[in-house]
Amino acid sequence: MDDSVVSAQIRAAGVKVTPGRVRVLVALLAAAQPLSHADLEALLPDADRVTLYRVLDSLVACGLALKAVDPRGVFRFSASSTQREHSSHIHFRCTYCGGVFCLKAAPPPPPKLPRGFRLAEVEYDVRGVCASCAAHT
Amino acid sequence: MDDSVVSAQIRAAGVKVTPGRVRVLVALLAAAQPLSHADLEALLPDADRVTLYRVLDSLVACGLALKAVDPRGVFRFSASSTQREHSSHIHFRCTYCGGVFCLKAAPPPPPKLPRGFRLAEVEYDVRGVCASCAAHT
DNA sequence: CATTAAATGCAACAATGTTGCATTTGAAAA
DNA sequence: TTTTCAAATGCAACATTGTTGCATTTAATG
Repeated sequence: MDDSVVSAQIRAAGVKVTPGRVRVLVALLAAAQPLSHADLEALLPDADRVTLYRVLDSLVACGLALKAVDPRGVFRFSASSTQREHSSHIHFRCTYCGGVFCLKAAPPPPPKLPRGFRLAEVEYDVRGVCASCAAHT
Repeated sequence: MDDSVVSAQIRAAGVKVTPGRVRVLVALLAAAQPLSHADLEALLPDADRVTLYRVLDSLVACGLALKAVDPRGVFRFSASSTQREHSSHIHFRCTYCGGVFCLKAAPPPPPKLPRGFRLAEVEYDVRGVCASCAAHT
C-alpha cells in the first residue's frame, strides 16, 4: 500500500498525518496477522516506545486500527481494513519459532450457544511445529 | 466448600496437598467470578506473590482451575469441576467478566496441515458476552 | 509567516509475570 | 515412627508490557 494512500486515509479519519502514524499504519496493512507493540518496535527500530503506544492508541481511537488481547494477554493491533481478510482463516502457530501461518482451510462453523450468550468472535488456533523447524530438530 | 473436600480433590488430581493450594482453591470455588492474581493477593494477604503465581499455575496444570485472559490482558482463574474433562470441549470466554464456560458441542476435527507440519494442540475459543453479563448491560 | 492544538521524545513509574536459588515440607518408603 | 527426597515455598532480582508528566517540536490552518 502506497504511503500517499495511507496518508489520505489518516487525514480522512480526522487526525493529523504524521510520519509515525503513516509508518505504523503501513506496517499494520502489510502484516499477515495482528502485530504486538513488540513486533512493531522490531519493524520500526527508530520509533520511540511511548510514541508507538500513543500512535497505536490514536489509530484505534479514530477507527483505523483494531486492538485485541491475544491468549498471552498481550495487545495486538491490526488495520481495520485488513481485519476481515483474516477472520476466515485458521492460524497455525509454531511453538518453536513463533511463526504464524495462515492455513487454507475454512474455519468450522460457530457452535450453538446457550440462551442469552452473545457471540463476538471465534478463534481457531492450531499449534505445533512448522515444517522448517521440524526439519531442523 | 469444606477444606477436607477440597484437599481430597487436590489429592485426587495427583499433586501434593499444601495449605496454599487449599486456600487458593477454596477461594476460587467461593468466587462469583474468575479471580485475577491481584484479587487473590487481596483475599489472601499472607500469601507470597510468587508462590501464588505458582500455586495458580499448578492448579491449572492439574486441571483444577482454568486460566483466561480478560479484556485488559490480565489472567483470571476459576475453579473447574473435577468431574469435567476439558480437553474435548469448546470454551466460551466472556470478554466482560472473564468467565470461561464449557459448551456441550464437540470441537471440530483438526484441519489438514501442509507437508512437514506437526500438530501439537488445537484450541477452539469462542468469545463474546455471557448471558448474565449481557443481562446487566 | 505566525499561531496553536496536537504529537513527540524522554524519564520515571506502575502493573503483571518470571527465574534462580536456598530452605522447608508433604507423603511415601524404610 | 523416622527417614528421605522430590516438590513446594519464600525471597530477591529481573523481565515484559503498558502509563503518566512535562518540556519541546510539528502539522495544519488563517
